[in-house]
Amino acid sequence: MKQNIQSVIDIYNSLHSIYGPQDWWPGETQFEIIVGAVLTQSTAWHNVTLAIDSLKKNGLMELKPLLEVNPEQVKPLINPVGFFNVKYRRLRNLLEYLSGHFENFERFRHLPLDLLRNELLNVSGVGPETADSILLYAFDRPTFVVDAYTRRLFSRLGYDWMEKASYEEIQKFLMGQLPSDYKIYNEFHALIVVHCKEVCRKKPLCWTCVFSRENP
DNA sequence: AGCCAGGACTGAG
DNA sequence: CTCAGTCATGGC
Repeated sequence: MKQNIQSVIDIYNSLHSIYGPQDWWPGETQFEIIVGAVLTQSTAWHNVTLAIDSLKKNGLMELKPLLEVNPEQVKPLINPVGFFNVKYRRLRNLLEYLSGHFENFERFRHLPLDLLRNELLNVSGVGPETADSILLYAFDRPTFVVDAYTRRLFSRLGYDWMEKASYEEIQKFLMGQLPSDYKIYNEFHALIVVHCKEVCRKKPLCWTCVFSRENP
């Protein structure tokens, strides 16, 4: 069963034909996407929606208000995401960085991707996945988001090496297999998440998954 | 009752 | 560089 590993593009096409366009990220504004990207670190998305709704209800889903209000008033609102102390600090670090550049986010559309990515990575609490999520989903920049689901799915489909590979290795490989198009990166990551959440949840896996059925 | 979620940082070896 | 420990809540 490992002799016919599907190409990355075939996997994308399969997912797309099964689930259709996902229209990600699930957030209404650019700012909400950025906040969600931090809050969802190692956290079920459902819990993130609870926190996001609370922030909205309190009028804090905006840069300046969220930065200015007392931390002890914000933490209870994001409590459901877990790690709320660290996450508040991480979010604050990021917002303080953005407050210098957010006014004209033309910057995020035109400056070299690597430059922006490195700047985001310099923010304490923003790692590769969070940085790529922000660049891809908030600013339409073509960078591939690698997450636990990505590792799991591709490993199960025959790309065993991804189980242990570094973030950058996986990203470089996948981007090399795809056209440099933010729309494809956007859809692909969304499809991987949707597929893994709905179908491939169980370990060790994927015998109920559409791929195994189609390729015995 | 555990176990795990769309990670990242830290300190130790 | 690799890696366990840490952060913490909600749902199954």
